[in-house]
Amino acid sequence: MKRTKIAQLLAAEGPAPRVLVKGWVRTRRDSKEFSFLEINDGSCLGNIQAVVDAGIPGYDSVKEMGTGASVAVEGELVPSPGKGQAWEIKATSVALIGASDQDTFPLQKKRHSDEFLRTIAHLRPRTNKFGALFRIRSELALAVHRYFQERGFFYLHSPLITGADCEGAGEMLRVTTLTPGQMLGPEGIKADFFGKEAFLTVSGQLSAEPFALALGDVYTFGPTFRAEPSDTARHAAEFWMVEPEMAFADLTDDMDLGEDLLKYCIKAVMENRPSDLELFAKWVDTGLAERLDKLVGEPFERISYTEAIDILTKAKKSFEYPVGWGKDIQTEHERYLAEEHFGKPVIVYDYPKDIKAFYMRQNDDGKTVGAMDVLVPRIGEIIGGSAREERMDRLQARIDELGLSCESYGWYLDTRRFGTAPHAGFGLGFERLVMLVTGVTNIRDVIAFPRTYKHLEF
RNA sequence: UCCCCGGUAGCUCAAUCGGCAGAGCGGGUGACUGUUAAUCACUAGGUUGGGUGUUCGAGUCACCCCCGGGGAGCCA
Repeated sequence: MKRTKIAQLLAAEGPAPRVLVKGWVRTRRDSKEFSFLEINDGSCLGNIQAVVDAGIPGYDSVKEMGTGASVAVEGELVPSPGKGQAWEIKATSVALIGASDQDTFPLQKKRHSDEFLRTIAHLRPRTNKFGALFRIRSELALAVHRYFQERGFFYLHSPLITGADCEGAGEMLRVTTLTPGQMLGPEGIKADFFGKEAFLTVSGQLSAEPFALALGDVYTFGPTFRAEPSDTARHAAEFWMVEPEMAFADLTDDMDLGEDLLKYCIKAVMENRPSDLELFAKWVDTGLAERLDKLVGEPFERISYTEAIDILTKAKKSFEYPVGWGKDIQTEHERYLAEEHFGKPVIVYDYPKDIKAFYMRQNDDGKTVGAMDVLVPRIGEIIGGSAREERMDRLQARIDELGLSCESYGWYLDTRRFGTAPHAGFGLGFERLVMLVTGVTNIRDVIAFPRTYKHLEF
């Protein structure tokens, strides 16, 4: 007999004479003549209650069906006479699949701290909160793909291993087959697998640009690696990034896409995983529901970098870091803009060229480039993007100006040499999107097995 | 890497001025009950993160180290 998922049973519209459920026991309550088993199979937040009468096949092992044990229950789906659930299973037989030693099983029926659950990352998806979180994460990933596919974007698999040490987006993790001793040997790096230095990618953008200039609209969605020694609640060494790239598009198109994508993804979770989302609105972040409503319901604020500096200068608030045209907008400034001044997402655009990357399109004022950052309350920067400099002479001049005479730019420049076109794109931190939607404040709690500075467990 | 806070039972925490190391939950045993964070009784459970020092006496004070959390920098 095929098992039925609990999500399906809880949504039942009528009784069923014979069902089979397999899952993990969340709690058991015993009477003299029968036991209640509450079972979760991960298909949804809810559990199904099974009533196990003494004497049915398998009842002998019911004492071993403690919290965490895996079991199979066969029986009749009937309306529950008790309070708290619409349906329950009147078991005709039960079977213990895998026992769970009650002395040592770390998960209890009560609430655990996030810090403790991080130390048992292999078991935390069995909790309500993390089960809900990873169902939402899956829904968000699906929403990203659906969004782009519905709009004619092609999904590009950009390489994870790169030989270019000039992607310029941060410190890179080295990929090698050499032992430390071999690396110091006579052949040096030439003896390595690729015969040259190799790294894990920090961005798929340089791959996406040539494909946008061929397929029109493309996006990458995959893991990204940064070796920054960042030790914060918002950084991981391995994270996922969504990077769309559009041909014949300018900065306004880029901002429109970013705003629309975020709204689409949030709506998808609201519509498709309402009960999982409700858990976060109730227990994790009481302001979540209101904030998400506002996020999808109102247009994002859009201001130029110059206007942002103006607002920050006039702000009746003392900042730790000085505000001034030409200086970077610090985390405290981002938070002030998104949380206090506007109280909603803000897109800041047209940044000074000196604080942004070489490939960003130079504006006519000679001072700024067509860059844009989407700043959201509580998270800060969630999207960073730009119009790309498509004019060969301007791009070459900027590369020379910054002294980036890297050989590897040759093929990149070819895209400007042959049939260049205006194009734009951005990077969306996928974990930050999960955090935004759930209200979870630590990136380690939205990644199955997080990899962070000095931490590589599981 | 810097600043701040913390580390006591399996988990969450308490312990006054430096003076006998505790509670709730969880576990085990039993009772009771269409129960549902069940309830009641009994019970087991500790190198107070590690080290050094001060002291008659250290969970408590000092120093070093380890680990966790929050914030900053960098960024997504």
